[in-house]
Amino acid sequence: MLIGELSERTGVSRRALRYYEEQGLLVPERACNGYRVYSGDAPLIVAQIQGLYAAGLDSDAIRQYLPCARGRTPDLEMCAELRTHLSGRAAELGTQAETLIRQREAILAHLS
Amino acid sequence: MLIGELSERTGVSRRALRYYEEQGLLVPERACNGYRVYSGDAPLIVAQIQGLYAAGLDSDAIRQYLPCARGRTPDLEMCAELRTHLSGRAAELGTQAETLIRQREAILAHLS
DNA sequence: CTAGAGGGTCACGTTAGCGTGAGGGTCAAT
DNA sequence: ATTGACCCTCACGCTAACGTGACCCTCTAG
Repeated sequence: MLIGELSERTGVSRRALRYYEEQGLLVPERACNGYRVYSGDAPLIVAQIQGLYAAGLDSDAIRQYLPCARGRTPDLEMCAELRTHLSGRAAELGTQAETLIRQREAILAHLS
Repeated sequence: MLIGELSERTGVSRRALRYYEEQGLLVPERACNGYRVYSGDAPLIVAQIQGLYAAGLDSDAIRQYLPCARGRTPDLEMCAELRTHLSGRAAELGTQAETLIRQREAILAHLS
């Protein structure tokens, strides 16, 4: 499929899809006229990318993570390292949430 | 105290402290020579600001939140609104963490 | 053959939270 | 009076993930 169709099907802008290619996250084939041609599993990959961005990962982390998540490159060491990475990031988010909850409790105290 | 001392005591750069003033988060008095003069509770406020930045809030949210957190402006409506804001943000962080944990589980599945 | 829909590559604009000089007063001490 | 430690105000630089034209090509339909 071409970039317009992928954009419509995923809700991700054409600009963003080109950006993903720039970052090496989702690199499509090229037709003889230079048009980007995406394979059938592209929408799934785009969804994964969006989820990871939304979770606060940056392009570098996602680039390293994606091939492993797709079952490619069964490099056990890399996958283990990435699991550690994700666990650490999740822990960070947990402490951030705790900070906010504490502040909320502080306000509750002020209100009494 | 002057900006240098506050910077040392908090570990926050002078540039950042001037930025906080720009954003209306921590506005010091001025000596006759134009030097910024911070009050005794400034280090505590700086710590709060840092915590909220670290938790992912932006300057606007912190500006609205700080007076309430310090016990100033006992505006009950505003405080309630801010509690809602913080709860929402904490929930967002929770879902982000869940996303990462799911991805980690997906990798675990690949490894088997 | 001409119009329109869609595709391509630059390349600058945006937001946030500072970093990093440039150029220049202020203050205490020697 | 000169040094050195601080202070001030611009004001440009940086990173990230795109938005938004500008300008040109390609394909299909009437």
